Amino acid sequence: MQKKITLTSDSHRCSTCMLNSLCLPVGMSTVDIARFEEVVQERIRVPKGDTLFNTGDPAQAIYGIRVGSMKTQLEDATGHIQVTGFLLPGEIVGLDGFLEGKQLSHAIALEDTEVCVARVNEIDRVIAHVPALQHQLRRLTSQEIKRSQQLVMALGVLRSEQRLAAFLVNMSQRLSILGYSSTEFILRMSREEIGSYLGLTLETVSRLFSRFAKENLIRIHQREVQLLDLPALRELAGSDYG
Amino acid sequence: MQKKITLTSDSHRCSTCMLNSLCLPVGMSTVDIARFEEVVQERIRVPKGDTLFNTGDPAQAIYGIRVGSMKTQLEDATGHIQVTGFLLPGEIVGLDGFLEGKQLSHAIALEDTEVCVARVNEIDRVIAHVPALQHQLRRLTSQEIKRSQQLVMALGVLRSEQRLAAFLVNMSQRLSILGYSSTEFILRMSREEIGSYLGLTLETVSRLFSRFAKENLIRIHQREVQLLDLPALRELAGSDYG
DNA sequence: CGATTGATTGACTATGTTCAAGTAGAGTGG
DNA sequence: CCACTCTACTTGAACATAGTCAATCAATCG
Repeated sequence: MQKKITLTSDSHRCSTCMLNSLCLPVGMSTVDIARFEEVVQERIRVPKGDTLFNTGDPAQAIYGIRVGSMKTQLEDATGHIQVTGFLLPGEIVGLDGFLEGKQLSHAIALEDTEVCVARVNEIDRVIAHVPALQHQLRRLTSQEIKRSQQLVMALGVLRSEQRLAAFLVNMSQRLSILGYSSTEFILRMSREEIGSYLGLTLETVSRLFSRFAKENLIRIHQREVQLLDLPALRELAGSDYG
Repeated sequence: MQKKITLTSDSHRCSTCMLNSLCLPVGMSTVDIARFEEVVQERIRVPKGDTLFNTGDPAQAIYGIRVGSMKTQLEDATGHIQVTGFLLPGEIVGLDGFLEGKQLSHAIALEDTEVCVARVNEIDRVIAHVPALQHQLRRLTSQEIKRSQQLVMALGVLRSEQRLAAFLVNMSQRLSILGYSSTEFILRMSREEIGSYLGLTLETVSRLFSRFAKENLIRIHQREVQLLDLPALRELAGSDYG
């Protein structure tokens, strides 16, 4: 589960990456991106099911997902697992540990995944010359806090059906930003993982999917979802959370 | 609810404050504290029930609680409220908004409270000269993320009794750091606020308190609590979360 | 001292969990 | 290519937990 394949070939650069308008370089000038590129000197392939890092690992880098998807999760003393997020291409993993140098969560690949590595000491080296990077890191960290707070809100005040609707709406929105369909996509995570994320059992998730389907809100077959009534789902979720 | 009384008298300084070993200056040298003191040029009195700031307010400062206590809460579009934390003297409010300049949550005084104001632009001015401050802010922000993740964990995987036990153990631990009794204290928040924090109704909180009392884990009368069996409470909470 | 707010307790209900059985797909080896 | 296996998912029935509604009580504040 620790198998990571490091690719030091730097044939791919941020400046030519399709995701550069979504990933860490978002909003940076061409010059800044060129400077930032020096920071990203390697990529790592993480096969499906493998961990990129575990809680307590020294946080030497933050990772931008290039292809694939990951989950982050917490584990308590009694072994209970709480999934805290699902990460898509262009999104950054490892931000929660970055500030103090120790990873707070586990990061595990949901499918064969490739991440770009931005080492902390490299970041520190160029950050003085690239103010946009400083700004970017602040923004992303803030977003990370916001994301966590939204999850607290969902777990604290929403009923199960609302949580699942919020989850679907959120996935839809993020996938559409990536250029994928906002109404038809494949879930890369299991019912159990969705349940863990939403504080529900896998059975409840499964039942809710079936019920949504019966109510013509969605069509679902295994991990293929089709959102038939996005407005209704939004309404259910409470219009935030998405 | 917006009444804030600003005290510009600087008769009280961090260097002579009893909380300086717990508050923002924690771990700073005498010299650094002296430099940092310049940042804190005012204090604000927030009467019980008043807000220090609301979601969306420009985050011009972070606030260290001098006396009293506060709660932070989120509110969604439908008016649902989720309490995200209870803050005690020496703890910092406003960190979640600090990174992006907009407050993410509301901060409301649970009792008559006084906070020290560290303005963001003042912080930016001295931060280059006080490396310990930079480090401190990172540490505190990281702690804020950790706190939020712990709440997610509690809401996601713990049963109601475990959540309440975790809450009591956590309060106990933080109060003992402040030099108060770890086994006898007064809750500054209502049953409803505890419920909102833990994702429960006020009735459930009340019933659980009664049950804990019947099981001789605690003694409780209104807001006065006495923890009779801290180890058992820890055990219930699952030994983390405290 | 009455009024108001906060807390407790009870009865009933709903929501989601648990346990269990069964099904469908994906991958594997003969 | 087909049977076999494993895993993920679905569905049902019984149960438990926590929520809702309502009445009562206690404490605090004008």
